[in-house]
Amino acid sequence: MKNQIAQLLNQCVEQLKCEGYLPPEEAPQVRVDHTRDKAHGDFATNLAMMLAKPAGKRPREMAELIVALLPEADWLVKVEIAGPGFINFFVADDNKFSAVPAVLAAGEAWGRSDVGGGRSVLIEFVSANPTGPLHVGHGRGAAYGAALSDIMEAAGFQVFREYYVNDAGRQMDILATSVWLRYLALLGEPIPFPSNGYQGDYILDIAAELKERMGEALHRPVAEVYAGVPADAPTGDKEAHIDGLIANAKALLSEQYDLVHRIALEAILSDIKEDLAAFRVHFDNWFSEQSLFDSGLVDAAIEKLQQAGFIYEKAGALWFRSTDFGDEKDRVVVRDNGVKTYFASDIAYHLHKFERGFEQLIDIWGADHHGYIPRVKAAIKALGLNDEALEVLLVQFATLWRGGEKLPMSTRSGQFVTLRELREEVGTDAARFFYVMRKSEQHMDFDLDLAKSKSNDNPVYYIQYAHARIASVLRQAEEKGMAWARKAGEAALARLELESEKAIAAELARFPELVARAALNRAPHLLAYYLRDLAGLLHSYYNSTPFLVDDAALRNARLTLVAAVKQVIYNGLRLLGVSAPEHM
RNA sequence: GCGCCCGUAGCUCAACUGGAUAGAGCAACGGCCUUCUAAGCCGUAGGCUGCAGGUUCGAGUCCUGCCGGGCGUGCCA
Repeated sequence: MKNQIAQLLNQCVEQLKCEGYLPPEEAPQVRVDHTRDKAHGDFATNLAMMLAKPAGKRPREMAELIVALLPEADWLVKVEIAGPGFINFFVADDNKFSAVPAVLAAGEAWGRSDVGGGRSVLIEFVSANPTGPLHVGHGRGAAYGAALSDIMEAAGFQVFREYYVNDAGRQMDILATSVWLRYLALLGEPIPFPSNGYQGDYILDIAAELKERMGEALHRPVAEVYAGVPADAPTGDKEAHIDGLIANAKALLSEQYDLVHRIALEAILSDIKEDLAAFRVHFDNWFSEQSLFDSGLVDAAIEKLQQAGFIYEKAGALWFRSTDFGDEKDRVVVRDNGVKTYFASDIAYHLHKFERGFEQLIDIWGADHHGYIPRVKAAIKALGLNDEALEVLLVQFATLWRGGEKLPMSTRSGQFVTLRELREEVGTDAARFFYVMRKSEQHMDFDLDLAKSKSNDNPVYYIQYAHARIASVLRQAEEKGMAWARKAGEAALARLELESEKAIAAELARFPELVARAALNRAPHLLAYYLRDLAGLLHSYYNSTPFLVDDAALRNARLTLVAAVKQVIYNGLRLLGVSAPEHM
């Protein structure tokens, strides 16, 4: 309907050009909006105000001109000029319910569109280091990335979901060494645990698994483990301390070190995978950072930059001249000790993403990484690629609240709330919904008490309840021998005359464009708000109007309308990763 | 210091990318269960959109400058 009006307006614009009111090169973006106020009809356009200047006319004059040229359409009952120059369109009642049969015919496909034009897009998200369980900070990125992926897919993008596994580098060495030290402690060695090691209980679990599998095979005397290792904090340097321990672990275990490394990685990675699966977050690919080193892609990327003349040596390190591309300072890619930085593998990773042929790349990062964007974009430009194809979306942290108090969070100490704990406390539905309820770039307060509460305060239950209520009505209808007859209902839609019914139908019609907007704006929260509104309309309708009336035509018309609402709520919740229960 | 994000009702947040009288939900107050699920509905109240300028037919939205909060500013990841 909206598009049809836009078409009529486009014809007007052409006509205006022919008649010389408008310069031929004028190509206005014709926009038709849903009206907020019913007094303004069903749709409105600001076209006249936009054309007033190029045409050299006053907006209202312009509007009159447009209305005069507007082609006739039998489904338009009234077109009027209002306010400063808006043109308001009133749609015939018969056409207000046209979306209802369309929803039912499309079923789960209602809401899909092709605004994405089949563009292939790689969405990388979560990508938490596999050094411990996911915590609630990762949860928001997971919920946001998963919802955005599904929404973009529904809007006609070809989406590929990827998790970048940082399975190379020093952090992994710290992990492996932490596990090994705990293992030695389990064998009775007196181990003073390093302050910079990973302290969480999960390390103990992995150490126990290691002991189970390897017995005493990895046992080394504690004196050798600590031989020549600099003192730990507070008297010494905790970084030097852990590096010393890592070096000793590698020397003492030799090839067995890789085994510890691998067991630790696998244990944590499989835990993360299970965790995300239970959170209904799925990936098409888990991309290993180590594989970039193994296949020589990191060296190749540095080599390319070198050939392009953007690498120089200073103080024994190799630097990338990112300042040539707007970064604040140049960045090290190979340290003076020969170790490649995380940034180096990230350059290779992004280069590889381009080489895989994606038309568009989306990275979803925690907001604390925002300073990283300029250097990655700089590298892409330096490699001769289009940095605008990469879009970095930042997700702000969520602060958890319980009992009116902020929950403290510190990662290293091991005192953090895990995603698993959150899921167990509030459930996947509430967690998924709460995470995407807010704009991603907005700091958010996550109220655990509210998420848990099975009350009208809780928007998740409010929406799910609307769905369950409709399911219940349809069951009741059947029990009373008034089973919903879809064909009869669709044929009788003209019997629906209430404003509440028209409002609901208009809301259903809006769903596909809303999904499209959420996709283009990378804004799943729009969907959350939409569903809340739709559920509100349904509850209000339910309370004011009986559905199971004796008049069979009217009854079926109403059941048809609410069945369509049920479908849209289901589709919407599904895009957000929330279930739509039949009973509550 | 510099860079990025944010500032909207008492609280948590929207506002279709510049449109008409800035909207919801909590919390507050007043109503509605012999009727399809009260996990619901109806109503009342609540605003100088941080402040000051600017751009134009029109600004919460765009530009500048302040004020306030968060994050970043490593040869860490």
